[in-house]
Amino acid sequence: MIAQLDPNGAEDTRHRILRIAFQLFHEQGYHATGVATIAREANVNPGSLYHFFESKDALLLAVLDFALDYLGPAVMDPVEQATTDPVERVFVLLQNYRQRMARESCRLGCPIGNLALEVSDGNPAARELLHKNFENWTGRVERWLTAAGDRLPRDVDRRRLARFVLTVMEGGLMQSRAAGHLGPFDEATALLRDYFSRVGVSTARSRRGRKTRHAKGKVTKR
Amino acid sequence: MIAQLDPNGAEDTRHRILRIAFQLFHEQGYHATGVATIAREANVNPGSLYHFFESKDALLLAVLDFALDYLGPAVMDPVEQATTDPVERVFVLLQNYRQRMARESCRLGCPIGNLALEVSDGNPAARELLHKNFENWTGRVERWLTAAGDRLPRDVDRRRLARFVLTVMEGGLMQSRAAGHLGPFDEATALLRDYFSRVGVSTARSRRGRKTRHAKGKVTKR
DNA sequence: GTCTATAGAGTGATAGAC
DNA sequence: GTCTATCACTCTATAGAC
Repeated sequence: MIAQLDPNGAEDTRHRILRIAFQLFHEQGYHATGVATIAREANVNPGSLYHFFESKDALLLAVLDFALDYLGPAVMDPVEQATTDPVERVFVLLQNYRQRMARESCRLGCPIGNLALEVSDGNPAARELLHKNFENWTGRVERWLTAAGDRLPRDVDRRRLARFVLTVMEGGLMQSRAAGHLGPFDEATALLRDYFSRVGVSTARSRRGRKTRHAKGKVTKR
Repeated sequence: MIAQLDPNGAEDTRHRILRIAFQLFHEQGYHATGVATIAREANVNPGSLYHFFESKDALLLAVLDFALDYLGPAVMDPVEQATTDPVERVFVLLQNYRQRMARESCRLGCPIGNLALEVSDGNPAARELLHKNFENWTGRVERWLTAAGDRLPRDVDRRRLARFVLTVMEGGLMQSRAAGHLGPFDEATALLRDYFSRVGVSTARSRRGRKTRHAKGKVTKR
């Protein structure tokens, strides 16, 4: 990654454009965000923007590349600092997404997921980078699950389970945005936790000695 | 629903616009699709389009309303004709989505899901209709699960499980579009089936006497 | 209801001085 | 690298004859 701070700690212009573009694409989508708006919000002139990126399309690719580096410091590292329990990290991660959604009144959702549905079809290079972002995300979760060792049954495929976590999260975020409340997301994460339990993942909860009958508050009625 | 066919079986102009707009929004997204394109594809003049819909925004709402009626005949009814087994209907439904994705080389995805992520935030009326579309979908699946009677443990919340089916499907479609292949979608549906099995849903498979250890080819390694 | 024509704003992108 | 100015085009939406 190219340096983004000069010796005085000021942010690189190119980096500032990327950060703002990433944010605006997240808030408004790719097609709904004009180049002029990005330039204005980033305090640069349109001409300067086109000095760094030869087209809006090229900017999108750079943003998706930027997102690859953004994930760790902004999303995953805080989770690892919040808890050392590798299984619980999965659910702290989901709760952090929940907090963000709550803060935004169920708007925005996942920046990568949004772009995946908006620009994948007509843009192979973007599609590839979106895929890498997802793999980046699931790779990190997979490492947690692997670190959990024998707390997962040996025959559980860690990678598949990690991808399933992403599947459930994206599906839950989508429905919560349409619903306008966090109910669907909470339901989805509850059923995911139930699945973990039934698969035989020993969670912090179950290790605290609580009797797990898989059931309460998950797929089963209360 | 307003009549869409005249006595000669010709399609109503308004209905044709809605059908074409629904298709184009699905293929290209809302913002990427121009009103002029919709008019051209529907063989009407822009002026005529604005005779029926006072704005592009109003057209979107009408399309989302159109989708509510579209779901049954185009998506759900064929599933009910394909199998009478209420549990298997869930997985036939998922396989039908899979077939559509395969036919389109992992493009397009779910028309409602795409719009949910693109237009929910800035358009409360659209958000409400998108939510209704999801509820429409899950309501139908819930009816199947309810019809399955005691093949599901009594304490399983049918509605929650139906929403989870949608969650997994949307998450799987999203990742398959980014990946460019059906692997993620197939994985997601396999893990969903595994969850059904572990929850204690008796499927056509398990009723055929196959020994279910939940495991093979699902979350567990082969 | 349908047609042609076009307004007025906004779009992505470029030129060329500094 | 940054600035101003602007091009060529597309966008949504409208006017008004038929």
